[in-house]
Amino acid sequence: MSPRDSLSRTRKGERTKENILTTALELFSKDGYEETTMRAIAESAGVSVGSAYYYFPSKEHLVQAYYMRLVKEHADAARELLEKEKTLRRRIAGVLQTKMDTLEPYHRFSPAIARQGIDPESPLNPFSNESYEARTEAIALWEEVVEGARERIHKDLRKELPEMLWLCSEGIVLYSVYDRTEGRERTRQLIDDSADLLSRLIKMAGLPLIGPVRKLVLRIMKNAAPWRVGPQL
Amino acid sequence: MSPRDSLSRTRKGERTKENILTTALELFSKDGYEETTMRAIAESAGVSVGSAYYYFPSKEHLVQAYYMRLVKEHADAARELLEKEKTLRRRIAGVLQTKMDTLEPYHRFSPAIARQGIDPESPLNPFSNESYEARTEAIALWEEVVEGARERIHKDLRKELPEMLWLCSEGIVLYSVYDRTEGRERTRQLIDDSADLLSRLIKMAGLPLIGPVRKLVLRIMKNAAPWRVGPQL
DNA sequence: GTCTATAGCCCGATAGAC
DNA sequence: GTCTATCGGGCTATAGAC
Repeated sequence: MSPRDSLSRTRKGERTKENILTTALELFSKDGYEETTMRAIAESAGVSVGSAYYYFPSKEHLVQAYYMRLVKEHADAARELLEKEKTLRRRIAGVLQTKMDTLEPYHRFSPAIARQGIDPESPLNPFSNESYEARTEAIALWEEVVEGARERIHKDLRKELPEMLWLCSEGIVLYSVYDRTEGRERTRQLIDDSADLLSRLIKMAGLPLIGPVRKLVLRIMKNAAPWRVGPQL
Repeated sequence: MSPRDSLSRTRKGERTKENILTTALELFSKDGYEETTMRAIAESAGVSVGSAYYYFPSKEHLVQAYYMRLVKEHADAARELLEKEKTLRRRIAGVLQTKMDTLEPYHRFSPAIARQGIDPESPLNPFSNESYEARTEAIALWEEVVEGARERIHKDLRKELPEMLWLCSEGIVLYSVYDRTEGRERTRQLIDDSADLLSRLIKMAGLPLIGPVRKLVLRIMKNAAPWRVGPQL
């Protein structure tokens, strides 16, 4: 078999895989996750059930593939925004708002994603070993948020801040799952208020009276962060 | 049919139901939730599959019944503790530690509970309409925590504080699902540190410079609390 | 009217032929 | 790499026992 043949085989496989994923996402957002059967996905995509399972070992893997796609999409959108905004408050709010933009088209089945993400054994869990790469990239993004901000930040805090902001962002994403308002309006309000609050707190962290509280917060972060404590958690 | 007959019938039904639930919980914690089949539960309990489904409309309902049992158990244990402790810090920590005690025996399948609890449609979701009663009772418990504490608390904050503490407690319970340390040691550490931090912040909320931040926090709480905003969220 | 048993549907997942 | 056939398990319909 010539290299060219094997290449076009691979290409064909990728197209088939892409086709199955796209079809699945359409059906998920049209009918919901539970309601969409693997048989329906396969039929709609014009392949057999066996083929669908050849590319995606389980129905959950379809959701995972979609999620990984989103992480990259969001990083691009967020970095574009960070070029323009320089205040901490606007940078925090902006990154979170672009996250909402990215998630919006598939809000219909976000509960299915959340259900998987909450399971400690699932690769979709934001704290899992399998998510290491996605998590690192996401935290790096928050590092840029902090680095590029014009505000002065207390140096002890500066080191931990990206992970703390990432954790907050995970919380807000979780909140948005429950948000049934048009265009995630309520979550967007929460984002603006939270960015206001967070930027104030970060600036306050340098004040002399705040020392003990700051130390305590950093201590909690250090002891409790599950994604750093290794296999036992 | 005499009333006595119908009473003993009902009794028998209750015993059967209890028997099925107990058997299910044993199997869940021995083999895990996913691994335990309804057929196995029915066989172990000495009833038919149909009978099991007569008492529990779905496998998830078994988990729900167990959860409701825990809520009551915890309220009793917590109130006993509140008799003894009078400082805010110890009251917060104590209520959370008793919560851990209550959850401990079934930690093995807590991920299965979390998966259901995270789903906006599930009655187990802490913010759902079906959870209204359990939620109200849980918030009432936190109200006792605040009321019975010897510390002075700023009056604007005092009104919102029980719900805020309840929300924090939900977060800590979620954290404990991921905690694989012996006896939830890491979560218990987090609880002690969090109680320290929270009691400090609550006391600080009265300081003059903190005014704008306090107002902002209360605003966020008011706008974002999903369990109060009615059917649209 | 309260409870139990059986047979079988549906769908996620797998085995194995080609 | 794709297919068909089949399995396992959650769940249901329904017929009856008491």
